[in-house]
Amino acid sequence: MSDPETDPEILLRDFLGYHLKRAYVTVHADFRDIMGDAGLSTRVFSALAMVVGQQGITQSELARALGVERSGMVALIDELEGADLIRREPVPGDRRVQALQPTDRGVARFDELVALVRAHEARCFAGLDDTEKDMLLHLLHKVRMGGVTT
Amino acid sequence: MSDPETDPEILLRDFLGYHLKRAYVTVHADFRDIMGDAGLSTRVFSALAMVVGQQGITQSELARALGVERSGMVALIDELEGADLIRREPVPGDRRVQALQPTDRGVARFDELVALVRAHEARCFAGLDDTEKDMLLHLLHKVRMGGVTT
DNA sequence: TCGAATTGTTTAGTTCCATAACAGTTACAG
DNA sequence: CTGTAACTGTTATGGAACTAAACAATTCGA
Repeated sequence: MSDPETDPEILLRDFLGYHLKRAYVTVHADFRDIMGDAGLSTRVFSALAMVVGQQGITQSELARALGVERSGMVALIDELEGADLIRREPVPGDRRVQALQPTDRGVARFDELVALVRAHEARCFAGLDDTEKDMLLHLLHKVRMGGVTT
Repeated sequence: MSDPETDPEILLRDFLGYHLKRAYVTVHADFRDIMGDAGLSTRVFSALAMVVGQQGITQSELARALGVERSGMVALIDELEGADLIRREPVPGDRRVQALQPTDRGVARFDELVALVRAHEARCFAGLDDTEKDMLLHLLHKVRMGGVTT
């Protein structure tokens, strides 16, 4: 089993949640490092990806998709709009909502960022072969979906 | 594959890091819910587990083991000491360090908490069978260790 | 038509964490 | 020995990533 002299995580190692957090922190730190020059956080990148992937999505829809509060989206969208990567557009039928559209610059920038993120992921998950990566992704997805029946 | 109409996460779903974060947030939220009554955060629980598992560990060693800064440990240890779950003890040979020992109350409390956390994990990972849980734990451990060669 | 619900927004606050500096202590090179 | 480097716990400060509550404008629905 485990030798208390060499492994300090005697009791903690049995908890999946602990390993999940440590892995997340490790990967997130590397993301911050690689994106430091670009100045984009994970949330901002995720939001940009979502807008590029589903053009015309509203802020509320985006918040729901990303699992954060509406109020938290404002500063995030402000940042992306300030960088001229996306823009808010009024929607003819409903004057409450604003559809989010990526600018040409936003789409181009997103492609560059994807290359950076792919390199980051390649490095973070270098210890896993393709089969293991697929398995990990599948299991993580299952964990997220298992709790809440959308 | 994916239908853009039904799956808004068109571009994001290919990134392991995104799924890792979402799964972490989901599990962490459930942890907060179940431990809300006890009033202990994940970090405090982890620290208590570590002290119980390796009695006499110093604050610096604990910080290294948990992957946080020394300065961040102080308030955390204060909280545990204030709740009479652990105590700081001087070490004969070295007047700089303080060995952390769990109190009897701390050990008893930890056992109660472990039961809570096991229930929490059972619920969060209910969608996975035992083989999948083992696989997930193994993969997450590999991710954390792959990046940094300690 | 009038109350309920939704949208984007602001404000305020929480939590978790890092960075930098510090005084006290120990280790070590010369 | 001695002076310097390194390490310990600690404080102060601040930032990042949220959440909760309230708000006006708008739309929906009975």
